[in-house]
Amino acid sequence: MNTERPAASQGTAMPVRVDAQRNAARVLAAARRAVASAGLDVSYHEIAREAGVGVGTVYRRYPERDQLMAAVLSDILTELIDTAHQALDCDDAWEGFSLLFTGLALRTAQNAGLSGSLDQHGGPAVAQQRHELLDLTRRVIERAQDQGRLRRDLAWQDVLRLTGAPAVRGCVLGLEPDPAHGHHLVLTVLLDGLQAG
Amino acid sequence: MNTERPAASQGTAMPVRVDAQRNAARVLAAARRAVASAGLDVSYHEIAREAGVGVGTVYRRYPERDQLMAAVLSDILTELIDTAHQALDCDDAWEGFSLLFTGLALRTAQNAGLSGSLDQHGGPAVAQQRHELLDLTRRVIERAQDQGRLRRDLAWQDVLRLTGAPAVRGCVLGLEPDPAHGHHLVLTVLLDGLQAG
DNA sequence: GCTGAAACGGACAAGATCGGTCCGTTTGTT
DNA sequence: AACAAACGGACCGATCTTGTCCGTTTCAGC
Repeated sequence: MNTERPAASQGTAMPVRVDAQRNAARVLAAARRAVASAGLDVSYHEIAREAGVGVGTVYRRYPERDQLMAAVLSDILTELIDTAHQALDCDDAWEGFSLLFTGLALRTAQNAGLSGSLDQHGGPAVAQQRHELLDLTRRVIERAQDQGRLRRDLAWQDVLRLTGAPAVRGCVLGLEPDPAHGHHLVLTVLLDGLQAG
Repeated sequence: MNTERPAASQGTAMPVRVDAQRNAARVLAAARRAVASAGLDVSYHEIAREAGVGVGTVYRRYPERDQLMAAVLSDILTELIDTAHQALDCDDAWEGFSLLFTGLALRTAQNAGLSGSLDQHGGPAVAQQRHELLDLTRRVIERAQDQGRLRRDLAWQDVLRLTGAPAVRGCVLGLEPDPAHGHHLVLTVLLDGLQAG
């Protein structure tokens, strides 16, 4: 995501050698994929396999597990904060709301494993990002409510909670599993249920 | 659930000795709890610990893992089929629908681990139960649609799929995790979104 | 009660997987 | 060419899982 040179641009310092940079990017991407599919306690071996590098490389880059998780979470939060800004830029409050809601639902679905773990892992930097995104989200929701487009009988925290719903894995009765379809389905009905009027 | 004597009442034959019966019940109950909280691949040891019996007892009762899973699934399906019959007995189609929908959502949430696995595991007996429940569900949904209480722009399979949504684990942003609250929340909004008119 | 058989429990062997280290080899830089 | 940085993966000990086996307990019929 971020491939600049400067020594301490993010929480994680970028290495100097080009192959090191390439591998750093690979590891982070692999970690995101791995965390998404296998939860927060994926093994380092699994991540290394996914990234196509040796375990040593992963351990060298992230000696502490928390550092890795912080990097992953930060990466996701950055994307979402961007979406939130786009949402606030929309003239139409409902449009902005559904944009952000969709974005949150999508990330939640993709990273079903890490829900609720934001608080524990990640240092103050991640906490700061989280706080920023929470604030933006609150504003997007309340604006839609103020304009009478979003039902007012729910606190903004509860609306936020609903973003977890589309992360459907299936139902007790099975059916042919089609996550994407299910995701879209829930999103549609949920937004219908949320609209004011 | 079923503690009768006959040798081959269900897929699983009931043992003769009273302690054996007691343990059989314990193991099944423990298996349900364990599968609910730890997914389909709980270890036999875990189930035994949960049941308060030795591993040997579990292995003796269910030499094949599939047999155990079939028993668990059958147990759940039995409860749901019962609910479905209650739903059809309701005079009010919407009341019946929301009863069954809630029941399905609850089981899905409680057994989030086993979604979609109904097809693979469980022999023809379970398949039969599944088919029966599917049929009942279809009737409940279509009756509500026919009476103009449930939106018609969704196929009954899709409505069924939605029962997976309330099984919220959390969202990317964390918040204080409160599954029960989230579950109720999604259910409410979803039912609002599903009502016709 | 007594006795035989059924059921029990948990120690145990074998294998998989995990976290984490270490060192011989490769690769980039100057 | 030469040096250092980065790499990869074999390897170790610990943990967890599957599945078996056998000495002990518990039930049922007499």
